[in-house]
Amino acid sequence: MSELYLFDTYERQVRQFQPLEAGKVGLYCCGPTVYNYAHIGNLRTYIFEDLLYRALKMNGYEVNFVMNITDVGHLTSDADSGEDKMEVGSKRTGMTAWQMADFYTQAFQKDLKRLNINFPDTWCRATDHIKEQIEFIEDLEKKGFTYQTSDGIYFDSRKLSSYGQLARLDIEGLMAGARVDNERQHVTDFALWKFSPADEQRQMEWPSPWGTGFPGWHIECSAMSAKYLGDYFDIHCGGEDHIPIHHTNEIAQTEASRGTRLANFWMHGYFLQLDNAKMSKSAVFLTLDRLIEKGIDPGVYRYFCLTAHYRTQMSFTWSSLEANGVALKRLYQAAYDWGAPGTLLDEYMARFNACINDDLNLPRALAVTWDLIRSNEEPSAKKATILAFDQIFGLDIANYQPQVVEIPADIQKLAEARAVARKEKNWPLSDELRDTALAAGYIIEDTREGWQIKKQ
RNA sequence: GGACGGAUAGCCAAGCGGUUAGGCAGUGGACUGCAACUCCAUUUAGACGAGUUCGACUCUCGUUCCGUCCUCCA
Repeated sequence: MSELYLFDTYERQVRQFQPLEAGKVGLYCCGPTVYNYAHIGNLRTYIFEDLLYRALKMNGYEVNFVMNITDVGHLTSDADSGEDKMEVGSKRTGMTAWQMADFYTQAFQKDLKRLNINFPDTWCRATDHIKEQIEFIEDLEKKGFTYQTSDGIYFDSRKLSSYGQLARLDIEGLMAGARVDNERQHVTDFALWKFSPADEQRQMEWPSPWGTGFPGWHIECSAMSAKYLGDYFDIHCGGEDHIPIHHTNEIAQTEASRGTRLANFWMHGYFLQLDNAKMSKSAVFLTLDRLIEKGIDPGVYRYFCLTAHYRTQMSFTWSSLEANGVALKRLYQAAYDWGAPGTLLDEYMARFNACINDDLNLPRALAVTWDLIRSNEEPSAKKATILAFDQIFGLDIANYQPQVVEIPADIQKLAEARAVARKEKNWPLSDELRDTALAAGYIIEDTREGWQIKKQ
């Protein structure tokens, strides 16, 4: 087995992965803010994280996988102004913020299941960890990294010389165009705790040493990852949009409080683009449900994501999705036709592992797979090998069954009549019968053994 | 306006300083009464302009465009 190499955003290079503790990996992935359905762009990131999880397992690591659910405190603007997304979503849906969080958490988990994405070992909700977050802020306060304004407790980013290293932020550049809005002292300062408005009862608020309110968005990840994985763990993942703000601030908090940069590796999934724009800003908000309504199997979307490297922005088009649906169907059918699995093909396994361990190069791994499909190896060996590949792909190749269609009696009769016509070499009648069946939605095909009927 | 990334054939999308990525579509062929399915083969690249090099899709610089984040204006 080749060594595992992964791209680390912090170092901006591919590095050999070495666990902090032999044989074990602590993995933290930023989960959803549950105020709406996940769109397929969000889901691409979770597929990437699942591939990483599977690759770590393939390399023999015991993985402790933690994912948070942000159910409070994520403002509509990342500049720590604007309304809480949860409160906004609550007004939109008519549910309470608590009901809505539960509703969208379940919708999210259903999407993960349908995409064959492994669940984390630990789910952690921000609202279940208010105490930990308050303690974290208290520690930052004690160490002199906070200041208070009329609307909350803020992190003083100037106290940290390394601030912004992850994103290679140019602080001077940011300052040049900085908006002096509230009492925030510096562009890169951010809220740790926000006070409830004096004239308003929020649905989600808690007492704290500084007054009633709710935690800032970034503190939950520092506090909860520390609780479940420790102050310095192996890998932290999220979407590329988290690099400049969210992850930068998580690192700042943890460096200030614990003196570590939180994670050894920082990995980011890149956006799915729709019409050359980030999906969430597009007029079209595509969910997995929408794909299913259009007759597209969730597995097709998963396969579609495998065709691009996780670190490149990928263009979504219906035609490319459908093209990959055709490819996946051929892959499934080929594997199905190979029958029972036999012995692994070492050469293909080695090539496959090399692709996966080269920073999760799934497109290359698929190329190896198509080599395997077109090769002249023993079917049983090919089957065993592709099933091993599927430990990473997660396409559930083992359970694929060709679609069994109920053939109506009249269609059966058409096919039988056509067989007779063909025997008599009555081609016009034969073609007419086939066309009639086609008009009813059934395709009659000739095989060596006779005819077979497929649904259109 | 700033920082950070990107630009590959009809579409999606990889690796690589010289030697086939892959998939889908298309084209040619085998099979078929004709098709379909399947199989075999195969055309079309590297945003633009310079530079480095024996050789650049790959490295450097500039330009244009796209994305993310920040900001400004409206």
